[in-house]
Amino acid sequence: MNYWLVKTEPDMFSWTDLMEAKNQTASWDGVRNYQARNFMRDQFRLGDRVFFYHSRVETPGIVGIAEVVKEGYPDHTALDPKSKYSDEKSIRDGASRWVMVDLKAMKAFPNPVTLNELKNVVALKDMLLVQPGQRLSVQPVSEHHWHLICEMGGL
DNA sequence: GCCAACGTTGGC
DNA sequence: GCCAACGTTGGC
Repeated sequence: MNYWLVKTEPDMFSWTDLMEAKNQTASWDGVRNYQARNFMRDQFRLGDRVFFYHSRVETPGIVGIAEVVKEGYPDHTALDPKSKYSDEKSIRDGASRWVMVDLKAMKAFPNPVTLNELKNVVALKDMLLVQPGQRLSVQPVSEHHWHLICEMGGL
């Protein structure tokens, strides 16, 4: 089983949105970064666990855990001219070059783990998220870091 | 295939 | 809202 972290802007899509979705499941679309896409396309597997991270808020941090319930498939929003995720090159090709997955909410953290807390844990100093300038919206998380952060979050 | 210009991300 | 860091684009 693999562990991941995905960043979301709650204004666009929040943990609450995922919890309130049918079957607590939603597709993870609109990712427009090749490295992030490649992770989803090549390495996301059914049952993988995902940290759900809120960015661009007053207190950024991890708020819950989700599960991959559908592996990578074409992100059709790239082909929709009206979508804010539309992508000219995909439209020109007649095929989406982007990938989405479906996520299901598993557990909210009783104590959401803030970015600030993560930065202050020596054992997490190698975690991608806390590296300066790190902007990747889909990141692998080591098993060790995963368990440590779950404890911090009260799970 | 270099690299300057431009756009985006995301913490603060 | 600012702006540093980073990714992408496109002319050459």
